[in-house]
Amino acid sequence: MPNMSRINETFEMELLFRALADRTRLRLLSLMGHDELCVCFFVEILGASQPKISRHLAYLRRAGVVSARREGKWMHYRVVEPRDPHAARIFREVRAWLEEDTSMQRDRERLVRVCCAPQQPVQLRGAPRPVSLST
Amino acid sequence: MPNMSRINETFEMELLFRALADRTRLRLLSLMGHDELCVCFFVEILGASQPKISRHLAYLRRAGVVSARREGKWMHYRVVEPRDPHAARIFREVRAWLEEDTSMQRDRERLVRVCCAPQQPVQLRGAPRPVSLST
DNA sequence: CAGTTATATGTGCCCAGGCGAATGTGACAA
DNA sequence: TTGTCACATTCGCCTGGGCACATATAACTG
Repeated sequence: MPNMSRINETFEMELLFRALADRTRLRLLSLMGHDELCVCFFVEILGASQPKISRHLAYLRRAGVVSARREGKWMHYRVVEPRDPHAARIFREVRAWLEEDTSMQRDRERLVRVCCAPQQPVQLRGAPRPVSLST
Repeated sequence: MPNMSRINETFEMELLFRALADRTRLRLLSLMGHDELCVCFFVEILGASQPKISRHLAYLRRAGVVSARREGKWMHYRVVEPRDPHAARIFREVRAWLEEDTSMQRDRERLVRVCCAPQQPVQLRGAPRPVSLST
């Protein structure tokens, strides 16, 4: 996200809430948790098409809520806390809410199951596992 | 807002964030503050058309963040805190953010100026002033 | 180099929802 | 009853953004 320090505050609010106003994007944020995650996992866990996942990740990136890092063929996404203190508090509260939501919990359980399974599904062979689950 | 206690939690999140994802609606919430306000004041302060204001108020009402009360010809709107504790915390944080936003402050200053003026603008003659400003 | 893999982006379709303009409705007044 | 006032709703138009499907691109592999 390019410099938005001098964009209207109100606009930043709108931008944040628009980013949060979609179920798929909330699920993505919930899966990222406090750890970066590779795109192929989102696709696997949400059971959605890869273009759909990519587009929502791009949306989150434009909104400044997420950052991306390339590692070879793989792209890793992670949550970025807003610099504005109010936005940051709201954001933390949202993440806490997501952690309590049962449907979000199911997503995360499936992520753990997939990552810790003795052998990955075909689509995930060789994919870099999230750090917090790579025991 | 009718009973939504048994609607999916995630859906409630989406609903809340959609309601907050519009500048006009944020301005309306900011103007209400902790006090109910009559529609004609919104129209006067925001300088927008009356149908536009009404439509956004209806949207906020459908989203359950605002309630309406009729008093003769006048409709009063007030903010309603969400019952969900997470939603409520987010909502309080949003309102704190709005209080600090300079463009929102300008709106509120204009509201005070209009309400305390020796004589109201033509459109507001006889309109019930907000309680907190009716000295 | 070509081929494969992982991801991003373009295209077309469709719907929510923004807007202004016009019209409907409920409450009061004469 | 008719009028007026305060507000709500409808209509038509247009854009943002959701989706599926197809295609482009970047990085590795032989």
